[in-house]
Order: sequence, then structure tokens, then C-alpha cells
Amino acid sequence: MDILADLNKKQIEAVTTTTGPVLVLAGAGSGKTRTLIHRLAYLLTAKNILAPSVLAVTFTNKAAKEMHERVGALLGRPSTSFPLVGTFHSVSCRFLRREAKLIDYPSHFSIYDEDDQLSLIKNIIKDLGLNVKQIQPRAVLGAISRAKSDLITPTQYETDKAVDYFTKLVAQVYSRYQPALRANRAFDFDDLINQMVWLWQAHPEVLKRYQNQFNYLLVDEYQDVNRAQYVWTKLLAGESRNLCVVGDDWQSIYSWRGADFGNILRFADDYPEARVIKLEQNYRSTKIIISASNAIMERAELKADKTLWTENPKGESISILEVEDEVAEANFVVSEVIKLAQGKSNEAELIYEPIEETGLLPQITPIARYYGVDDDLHQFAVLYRTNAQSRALEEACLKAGLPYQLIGGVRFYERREIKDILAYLRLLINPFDSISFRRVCLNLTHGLGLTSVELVLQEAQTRQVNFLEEALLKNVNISSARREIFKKLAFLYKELDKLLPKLSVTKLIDEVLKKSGLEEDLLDGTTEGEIRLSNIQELKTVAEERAPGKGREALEQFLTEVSLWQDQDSLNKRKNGITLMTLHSAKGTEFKTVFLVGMEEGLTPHASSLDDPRELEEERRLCYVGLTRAKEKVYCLYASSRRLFGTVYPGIPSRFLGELPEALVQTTIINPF
DNA sequence: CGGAGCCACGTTTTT
DNA sequence: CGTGGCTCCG
Repeated sequence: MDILADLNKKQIEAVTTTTGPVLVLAGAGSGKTRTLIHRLAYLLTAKNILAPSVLAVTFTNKAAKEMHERVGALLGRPSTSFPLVGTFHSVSCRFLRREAKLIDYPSHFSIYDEDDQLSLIKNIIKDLGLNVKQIQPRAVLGAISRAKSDLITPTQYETDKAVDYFTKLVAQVYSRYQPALRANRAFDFDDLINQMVWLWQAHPEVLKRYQNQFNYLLVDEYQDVNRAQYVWTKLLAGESRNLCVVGDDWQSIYSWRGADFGNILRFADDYPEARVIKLEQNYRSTKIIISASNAIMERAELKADKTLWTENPKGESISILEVEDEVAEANFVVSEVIKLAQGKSNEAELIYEPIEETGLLPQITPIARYYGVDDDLHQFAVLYRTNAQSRALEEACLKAGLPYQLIGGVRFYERREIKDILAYLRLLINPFDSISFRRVCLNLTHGLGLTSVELVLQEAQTRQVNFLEEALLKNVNISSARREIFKKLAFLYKELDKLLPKLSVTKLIDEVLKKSGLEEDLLDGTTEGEIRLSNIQELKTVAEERAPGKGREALEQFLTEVSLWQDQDSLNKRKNGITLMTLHSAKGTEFKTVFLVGMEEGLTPHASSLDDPRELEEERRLCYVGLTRAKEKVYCLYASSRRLFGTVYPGIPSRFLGELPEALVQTTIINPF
């Protein structure tokens, strides 16, 4: 097996430069993932590095999984002798659970997601005697999270950042927020990184241990690391400095979440001896698409210098289309897909017939009906700036019978029934978890309300005991009926605790479904209840796959996995259909044909970015990401009027369209008259 | 305590 | 236009 076969010169350099710091600037479609995978394989075989001393960090579980599988395929060895490949959060969580006792946390701490964080913050605001309505807990959480991604502690925030009313309020909430997490034996997502950084800084001997173990470090999507992740990486790379980071500053689209692509631009400051390797040859797209993408990025102010090029054919022009409104836009996309899909498949399977007209705009593109069964539809994607835009597209697809796959929207683990079940299980592992306790009482236990639950919570807090201790209730001033309900709940948990060692997670979920009465509640004959129950069935499938085995250990593993694996489409089976998703979700994907819809001022670029040049730059990069998803053909659409939240707005073509060189585009105005 | 109606609000979201 | 969060009442 030749690991270097089929790689270009630059890629080979990136694969074989195994010692010292390496920065790989990998343009869109330049074979970045391939290079990474080959580098891992090269380390393990040609260099005979032992798997346990290699660590590869990604941002998404999907990327981690892909890397794992593809290295496996390349090496053809069992996954047991694999290096550790995982997301920043999952890897750090693993470390943190191992070392938790050093910072006085149990190893089975809960992991709080955004919902949980918000509940916690709302409670703190209430405790401070402030009005939750006037404050927007979301904004406070956002500020805290941003501070945390910059490794700013509550104390530092108070002294350095608290300058006006809002930031002073944030300081107040933040200083109570961290102790609140501790009281709950919980960490939030940011903590999974931060606490490890702080732990390493406070315990150099522990850091040393990790540095000694992981001699070879690989970080993917480096443009997306925030300050905390940057420090985390730098600490771990330590003195060996065998750190290879791969990324593309042009594809930095998460700076609003604390990602700082400056980290990629400043890499050489920390590592002056770094080898910088640029992967500029694109294997994905046509010359036209690459020229257009370069034209967009030429105008970016702050960026690493690189130019994408390709040996691929010139390809088709980029079609710019003006349509009447979002309905016409969706109709155009749908009929165009049907037309194109027909060209590629058995014609007998596709029959066109205009279906009943809407009555509103009968002149506009009569929708054809899709009768196909081919799976070429995977080759089409419709990308938009905001999730709200998916509605018109979905409707057009449904009307035409065109199968589609919607990425994003309400995520599986954010569904109420799922969160409820998980809260129930989480409380079993961590009975100090007040957020889960609240959920269990309020959503899954009849007869309990906010007032009595708050009283119990308060009593537990003053006595420093967990919520399930019966003795606790003696001093709580609630009616005897409610006291009985609490006692029943506590008893139920005791029972579950006893059964736990013998039960698989699947069985445990069944047990909870029955004993909590949730199953009974959901079997109320409504389809909604049915759907919720089937979601829980799906959760059981996840449990079987990700956490087989029995008892506490399996349950802990399951809870960690589902907390950290919130991936959108990991649960959606890849069914046939065109893909509908936001530009953000599109990063890392590729399609033969891409429709960029809503290319209007105020949408792409988004209105909220117009007054800030830096945010505008991010919109530009977003546009770049959109264009470079396409292998063969790009359509850009804008509507001359668009209905948003019930009101009609005039549509002005996006500035980015005007920046595309005229020679590359073909503009058509689809006018109904 | 919990359901029904009313009002406010509305980017992007890897973990 | 829809959703979700809150209030009021039974």
C-alpha cells in the first residue's frame, strides 16, 4: 500500500512533514480531509508512531466519524489500535471526567446544553430580584458564553468588561452562574474546554502527563477555534510542538460564536519555525465557479493570501435569476431540478404535467410533478441564509412531489419528550442536577407545580443534600398531597437505582416510560403523541448503538454521547431527495448543482451585518462557502419582492452578485408578464 | 395546578 | 405568518 499515491506535491508535503509545527491552509475542495487522513495513516505506518500517542481533534462528530472510518479503510486494521479522534468537546470531556476530582467535581457531572443554561440564568436573574422580561436571558447567556470562549473568568469580567448597565448585569449573573453550575455538579459546553485549560494551568504535572502521551497533535478546521480552544491546543502541544493545524480562513463563518480565524493568521507568531503549506488546487469545481469564488474573496480585507485554481473544465456559466417573489423562487428551483433530473435518468419514469395553479400568480412557472425514483437528487442542494426561508421551498417540493431532505430546524435532542426522558435518566446519575429535577417534576410528574418544586429545591440547597432524599421534605411547607407525590418520585428513583445494574439503557428507558406515566400520557390517540413516542423509540435505537451493555457505566456513556452528539443529520437516514439547508450547515458538503436563493441585500448579506464591516466580511465568506459547494453548476436567485413575517419587502439584488465578473454569469429575469 | 388565549418577536448554531 | 412564552382563569 502506498500512502502517498494519488496525492499532489503539496499534499505529500503536508502528509510527510511529521515533526514540528505545520500549518496547512486548505482552500475549499482542495482535498483537505484526504490529506489529513493520509497524514494519520502515514504517522502510524511509515513512521511507526504508536496509535495512543496520536490525537486528532475536529469540530463536528461527523468529521470525527468520517476521519475514523476513512483511516480505518486505508489501514485495514481494527479500530482498537486507532488513535484518538474526536471533537474538542468530546476529547476534553473525556480528560475532564478523568481529572474531575482535582477540581472537586464528580466524574459523572452533567453536561448542560443551551436550554439548561438558559433555565439556570433565568433563575439567577429572578434570584437577583430582576425582571426576566426586561432582560433577555438569551443576551446575557450570549455574553457569558462569549466571555467563556475567551477564557474570561467571572472576576476578570467584573473588573475588565463590566462598564455599562448591561455588562454590569452580565458580571453579576456570571459570578453566580459558575457556582450554580457547581452546585448542580454540571458543566456547560464551554466549561468542557475551559475547565480543562484551567486545570492544566493549575496542575502542571497533570498537563505534563497529557503532553507526554500525545506527541502528535492534529487539529482540523482551525479557523473555527476560539480563544479557549486555541489555548487548550497550545498547552497540549507543549514542548514537542508536533502540532499540525488545518483550516481555511476564507471559510470562517462562526466568528459570532467566538471562533477567531485570526488564530490561523497568527499561527506563525507562536510557532515561527512552522512550515506553512498551501493547498490551492481545487478538485471539486469548474473553472467558472472557482473564478467566481476568487472574485468574491478578492475584496475581503483580512485574509491569508492564497489563490484557488483548478484543472477542471471551464463549465457552465453561473445563472443569476430575478424572480417575482419567494414562491416563484421556490417554483423555479423545483422545476429546474425536475428538468435536470430528467436528463440524467430514465425518461419513462418522469412525466411532466402542470398541476393545479395557485390562482395567485398563475403565469409563473407551472410546477411540474416529479415521478422519479432515481437517487440523483442527492446531487442538488438549495442553500439559504435563514431557516425561515425553507418554508416556501418545502411547500414547492411537496406540491411537486419532489422529495427533499431538510437539514436543521428543530433538532432531535431539543425535542421536549427527548429532553424529558434524558432529564429523568440524568437525575439518576446526578441527583444534584436541579435543572433535570425541575424538568422531571414539572413535565413528567402530575400534580407538582413551580411553587412546590421551588420550595423543595431551596430546602435542598440550604441543607446541601440532593433532591431525592425523603428526609428533606420534613421542613418543606407544602400540602401533604404534594408531599406524597414527591415521596413517590423519590421512591421510584430508589427502585430504579436498585434495578440499574441489571438494566440496559433501552430497558431503562422503557422502565421510565412506564413508571413516570409518560407512555400513558403520550398514548392519548393524537398523532402528536404517536410521533413523540416514536421519537423515544428512536432514542432507544441510539442507546443500543452507542451505549450497549448494562448498568451505571452504560448509562453514563449514553448520557455523555447524547449530550455531545447533537449532530443534525446523524439520525436522519440518508433518504433520497434534494437537500435544503442554511449556508452555515453547508460547510463541508459538496453537490453537483447548487441553488443559492434569497441573494438579496438584507438577507445575504443579512441586514444585521450591514452596519459592521467585520460582520459584512463574514457574510462574504458565507457567500464563498455557498459558491464553492458546487461541482458543476451554480444558480443564484433573488426575488424582486419577498414576504417576510407577513409583510412584503422589496428585493434588491445582493452586492455579491454584482461582484461576480460579467464573463462568468448569465442573467435572466423571469417576468410573469 | 394546568389549559386556553394573547402578545411579542423574529440570523447563522459544529459542541 | 408562526411560534413560543406568559397571564389569567377555572
